[in-house]
Amino acid sequence: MPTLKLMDVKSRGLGGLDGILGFHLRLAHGAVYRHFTETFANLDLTQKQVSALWLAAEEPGISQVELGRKLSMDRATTMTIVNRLQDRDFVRRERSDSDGRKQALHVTPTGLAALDEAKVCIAEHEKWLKARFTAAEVEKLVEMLTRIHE
Amino acid sequence: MPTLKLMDVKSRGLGGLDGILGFHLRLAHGAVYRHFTETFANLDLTQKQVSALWLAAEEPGISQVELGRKLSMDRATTMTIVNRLQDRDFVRRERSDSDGRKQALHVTPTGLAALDEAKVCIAEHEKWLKARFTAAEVEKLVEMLTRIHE
DNA sequence: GGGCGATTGTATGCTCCACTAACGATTAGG
DNA sequence: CCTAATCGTTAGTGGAGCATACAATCGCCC
Repeated sequence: MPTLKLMDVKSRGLGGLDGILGFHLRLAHGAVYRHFTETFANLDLTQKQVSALWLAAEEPGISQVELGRKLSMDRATTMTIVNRLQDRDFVRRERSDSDGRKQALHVTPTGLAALDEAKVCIAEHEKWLKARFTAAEVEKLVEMLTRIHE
Repeated sequence: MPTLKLMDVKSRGLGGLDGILGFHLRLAHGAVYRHFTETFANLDLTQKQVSALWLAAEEPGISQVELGRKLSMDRATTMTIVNRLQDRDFVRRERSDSDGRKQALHVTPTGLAALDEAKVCIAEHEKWLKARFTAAEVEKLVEMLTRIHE
């Protein structure tokens, strides 16, 4: 038996870590995150910002807490996201008339234009991501991921 | 047709975002990340640190670049991870004798003990995560996630 | 209707992670 | 032997998550 140390691990060589589901989830997330960042480099938008902008556009007048809840962010984190979007004139805050505690978020025309651009990039990004799966697999994957995060 | 605006979106209310695979991946990652952090609060270890420690233990003498490659981290990020592990006396750096540029990483007995503790927590964490899937589903999920990150 | 607890927004500060750019040391190859 | 590539290291930037604290507002209960 000659030395076959290099055969002990598979090509990537992750050893026992290879059986950890959470580990693969983190690596996959990282890979997608990297590709996303590349795709959105010229738009200068992050995943969070796009998600928040998208949601705010779909639900005009949504409060920050509600936005944060849907994206699983706490209030402080939501603040920084909304702040950045507001600094770039993508959304504006407006005191809710029905509840004085809430800020009603509204997407500006500038923000809508940015969102339209972003959606094109998202489509491209999703195409890259989904290219490795069949439609049925994508559906199954989304369903399983949903079981994790919902 | 009365107003059924509230029926337009599903319970979570994600609207068009619901069809985006990358979005679900990010949410799922976030949920797992949160649970991981809870589970490891007393050990004061992060996912990255555990992964790095685990890998270093399985491949004694591994170089930092190699470690970073397997965990998809660049050199700078790997540095900060290894620094933290070294500060806590979990690993030690040793100049490689075969290649003067490389640092050979070795896990200390202290680090091994911490890793053993961590593996118990990992098992618990994985159990929580996998509870929502059948064994076949877990296998399929890992396989699909691998297609994304490899 | 008055007070109290809950909710919301906000500000501050900490930690972690990822990336870039630079520099020095070392190695490998033409 | 000299040049290009690799590796470790440092410093700086930015996004994101979280805890805490505080003020304003709302809802509810007595």
